[in-house]
Amino acid sequence: MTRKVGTIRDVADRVGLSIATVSRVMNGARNVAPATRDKVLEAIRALNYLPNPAARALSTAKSRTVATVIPSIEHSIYAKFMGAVERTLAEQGYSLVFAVSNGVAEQEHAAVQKLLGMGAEGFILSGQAHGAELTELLDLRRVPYVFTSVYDPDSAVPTIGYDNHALAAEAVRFLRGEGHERIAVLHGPLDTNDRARARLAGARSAAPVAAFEGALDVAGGKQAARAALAEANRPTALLCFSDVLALGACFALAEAGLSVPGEMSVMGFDNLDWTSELVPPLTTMNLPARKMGQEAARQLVERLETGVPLASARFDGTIITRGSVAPPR
Amino acid sequence: MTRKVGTIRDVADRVGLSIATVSRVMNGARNVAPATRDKVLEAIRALNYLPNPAARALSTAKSRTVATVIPSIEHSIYAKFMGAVERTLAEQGYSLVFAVSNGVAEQEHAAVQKLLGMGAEGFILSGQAHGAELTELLDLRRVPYVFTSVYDPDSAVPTIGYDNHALAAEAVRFLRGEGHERIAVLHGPLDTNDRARARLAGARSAAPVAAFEGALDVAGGKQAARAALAEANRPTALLCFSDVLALGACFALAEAGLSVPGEMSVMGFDNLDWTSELVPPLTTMNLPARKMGQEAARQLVERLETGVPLASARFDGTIITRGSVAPPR
DNA sequence: CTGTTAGCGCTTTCAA
DNA sequence: TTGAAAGCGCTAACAG
Repeated sequence: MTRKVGTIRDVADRVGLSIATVSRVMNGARNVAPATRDKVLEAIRALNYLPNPAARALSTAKSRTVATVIPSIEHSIYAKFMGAVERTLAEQGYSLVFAVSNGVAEQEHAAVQKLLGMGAEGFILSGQAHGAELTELLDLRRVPYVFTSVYDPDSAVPTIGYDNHALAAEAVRFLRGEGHERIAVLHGPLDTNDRARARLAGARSAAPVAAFEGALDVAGGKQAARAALAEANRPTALLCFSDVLALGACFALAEAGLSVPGEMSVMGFDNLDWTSELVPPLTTMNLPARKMGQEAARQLVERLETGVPLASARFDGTIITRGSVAPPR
Repeated sequence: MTRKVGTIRDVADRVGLSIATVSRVMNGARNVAPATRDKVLEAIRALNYLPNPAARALSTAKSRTVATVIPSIEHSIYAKFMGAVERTLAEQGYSLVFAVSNGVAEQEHAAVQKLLGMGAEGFILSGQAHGAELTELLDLRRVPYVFTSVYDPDSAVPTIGYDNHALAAEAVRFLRGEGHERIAVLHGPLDTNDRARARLAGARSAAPVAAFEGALDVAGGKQAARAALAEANRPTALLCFSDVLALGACFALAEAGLSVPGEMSVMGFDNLDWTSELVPPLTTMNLPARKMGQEAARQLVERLETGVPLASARFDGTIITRGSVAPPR
């Protein structure tokens, strides 16, 4: 055992009051004489006292901690999202714990279990495809949770995100409106990502498109683009379901000596910061990831503090027209 | 109060044993009859029992939670690092809480305070420039912490990272070895980042270089590169202290119609995943961010579990020679 | 306005 | 091998 750190008792003793009074000033109760409050505050500062979080959590049954489980933290879109979640929680005095699932259900389940056993009071999950075990676990413990990156009014669980199906269809219609008849879709792994599946289905609902899968990174985009270029009836536009894939596609085109948008149009998804700096600047579907993160965090905190039920929220995507899409020659 | 969730008492009652026995099996003590253990385990499963983390933490004075405070989560290099930290902690049954400081001392201090009050048992901080208040706070509470991204054998606090000064000097020497006389350094904000300062000083220790500052993102790199190109005596090589800046520089060069490496060499730092996909592939200084994160997490856990003191560790950078650097014309 | 006291759920001696 | 009981540090009635 290392030497004990100051407790509420030490503060109380120092000012000759009871621990109840100290507790009151710690929690900002108003029924404390101003003079008393000041004395206590002063002692707290002097002793550098910080309440024991475990004791407090045990007593109040609250930890002021929210958990997020994401497929990957190395993909910018999640980092952006997480940043917003953290900021919003911090503003409200909450902390964020997180774990990554790699899109694998078992890993996600294990992560939730661990985070639950760590004291997380609410969960922010990615996508809406989760095993029944997972939701049962959360329901059983009465821990509120939301699904994000997805908006589905019919979901029993609140969803905060986009209508991926509709957005993808919109992107395809946009490209067709620009005159593209042959569109190739570049997407990430379908088996681990329901958003990718929804987008592909949405794209296909708008027009027949060829689809090429690649890992969700620049190398994956490059490889998928190469496959698309090798097709007999080469497409005139590449619709990438992630800006990262689009960057890879641009590199593949550069290697193939094809100009953008002259010989090939490229469109991305996400509107990551650097897309406006690309040469030519990337036309992409803006997805308000930060707003989404903020809303998820805000709602969860509100639910935790006041008990108001969580509600699904839809965020609109917007096509940002820049230079990488032009009518085909 | 919401209906109580199962406690150890419920499990004990169900099997007609004492809570002490249940506690023993929960903690894998060996002095429990196998038959008893099985009965308890079965009851635990049936009741879906999960121990209350706050109670456990209060009783053991351990939370199995480590905190990381980073300048930004949207910069890939930190995301990469955080991913490794999370993975390593998860393997050991620890959780990761984090907060972002934006490189601002006050924000960092507030974050540490919050995370401390949340129960974090150890801290991983970025860089080595931190206010005395910060370290005093941590020392006072006897919470172990390390500084990362930096290796300084003279530091009183354990540092786990690179010798930024030496690495930058090495990069400059490499460029000079390729024949470059006029080198421009592109770096991120110096005022909020001691690593950037160390690198710039290191570069200058090897040769006189012009320096251009930009925000630590693609747009910043582009803008800094433009400034470098506008110089009267245009440099022949751009040494970027981040791959992200290098990407921006490449975009600026593309806009200016300058070929890489024909008319301008570009070198990055970090060796982010996509750098090998760039056209031409980027020559860059590989920094083992994942290994560093792993080591920081590993050491902290070991320190927490066994009390062995933390030790500084140096990670070497390696120049990855690819196509973006060539002798000047 | 302040103090007393009974828990919160779990771990950990100490006995049996 | 098991149980009883004393805390861990704090909050929240309840008294005064």
